Amino acid sequence: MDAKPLTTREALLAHGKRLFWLNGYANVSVRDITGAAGVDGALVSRYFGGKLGLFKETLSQMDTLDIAGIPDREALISELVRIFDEAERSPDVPTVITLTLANARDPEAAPLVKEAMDARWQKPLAELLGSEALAAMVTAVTFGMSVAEKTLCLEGIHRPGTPAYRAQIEHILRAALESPE
Amino acid sequence: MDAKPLTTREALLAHGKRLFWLNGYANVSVRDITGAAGVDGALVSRYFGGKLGLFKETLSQMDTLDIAGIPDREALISELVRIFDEAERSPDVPTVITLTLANARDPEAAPLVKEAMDARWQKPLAELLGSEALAAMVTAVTFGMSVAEKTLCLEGIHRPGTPAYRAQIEHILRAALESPE
DNA sequence: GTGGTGTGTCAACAATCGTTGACTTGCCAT
DNA sequence: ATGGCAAGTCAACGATTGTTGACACACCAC
Repeated sequence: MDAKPLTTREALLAHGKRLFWLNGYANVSVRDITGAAGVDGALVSRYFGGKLGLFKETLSQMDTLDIAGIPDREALISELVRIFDEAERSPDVPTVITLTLANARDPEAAPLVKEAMDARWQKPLAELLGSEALAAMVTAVTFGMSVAEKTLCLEGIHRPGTPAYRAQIEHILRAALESPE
Repeated sequence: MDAKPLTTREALLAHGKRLFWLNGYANVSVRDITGAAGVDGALVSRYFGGKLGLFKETLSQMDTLDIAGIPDREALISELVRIFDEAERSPDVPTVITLTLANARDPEAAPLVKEAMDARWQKPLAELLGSEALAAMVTAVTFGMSVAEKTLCLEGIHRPGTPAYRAQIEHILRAALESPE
């Protein structure tokens, strides 16, 4: 379906994003990326100035919340449930959540991720909710559910895509939005 | 204060636990550990059969819940709030949470962590609550709050140790315990 | 004394890492 | 045709990784 006459630079960016965001900066080598892209191993330094340069470039592809399209909190809950449910269903898709968890403790990557997360996700969410405290709690439960389901594979979390899973997510999201300030 | 006539093996185990659990398996080299312990770099392979062997050994030091000492759910909430609040206050203490987050995506360490977490934390918690679903939700919000506070440093999360922080934790923990099964 | 065992030291191994410089190739403007 | 520029290839670099084998030393049983 998708035509793929990507430039070398685009291919490196795509595979770099996928591998970095899923497996973590330290666990991915430059040769992993260039190998997946089918190009020479020297081209990462060529195009992006090095491994870290490519990683920084992938961060600019971080999803942002479309604030304008969300009228009220009830719509926000629906939207978050939908986004989150879809993201969790397929384990091979890099998301903001996998990016953060995979690089949470990396000495080089973590500061960059934290900065990008704050500017491109947390700030819009806080603006949407009119509260940094509520935005923080929403992010907390979102990440927590992802860790429980994808990282720890807890049996108590229902399978993503099912109504029972959506009920769990929606319940805890609603509770987060009713947190004490 | 603390006398420190540790054996070499004990010293390697202690520094290995601290570094592995805080920084992640991939981000810690054998020489980091032996250097911190002040011993020769070859002794990790000597005593533990290799880097991975030492890591496995540290997993046996994972905290477990003292089920016998907790009479009801209200006491559980208090205990979880207390444990969690204390753990969050000092960033340099390795905990179950830092261990999991630091090794969430490591191809070698993650399976071992997942297995140990399930046997030594999740199972006791589920038994205590009489529900895998509730135990999973409790773990989810616990980890989520830790990510929000320690990894992302969200301003909306209050400082650990304050009453406002304990209120946030207690509120979301209570909500997790009222999740739909 | 003698042999053995446990403990630690040292140098070096092969493998992998990110990166670099020299080189070839192809294309376009002149 | 020719000069120049961008794109890609290739081999190699120094650094770091985990691991190993040979060796030195201390201690204890016999």
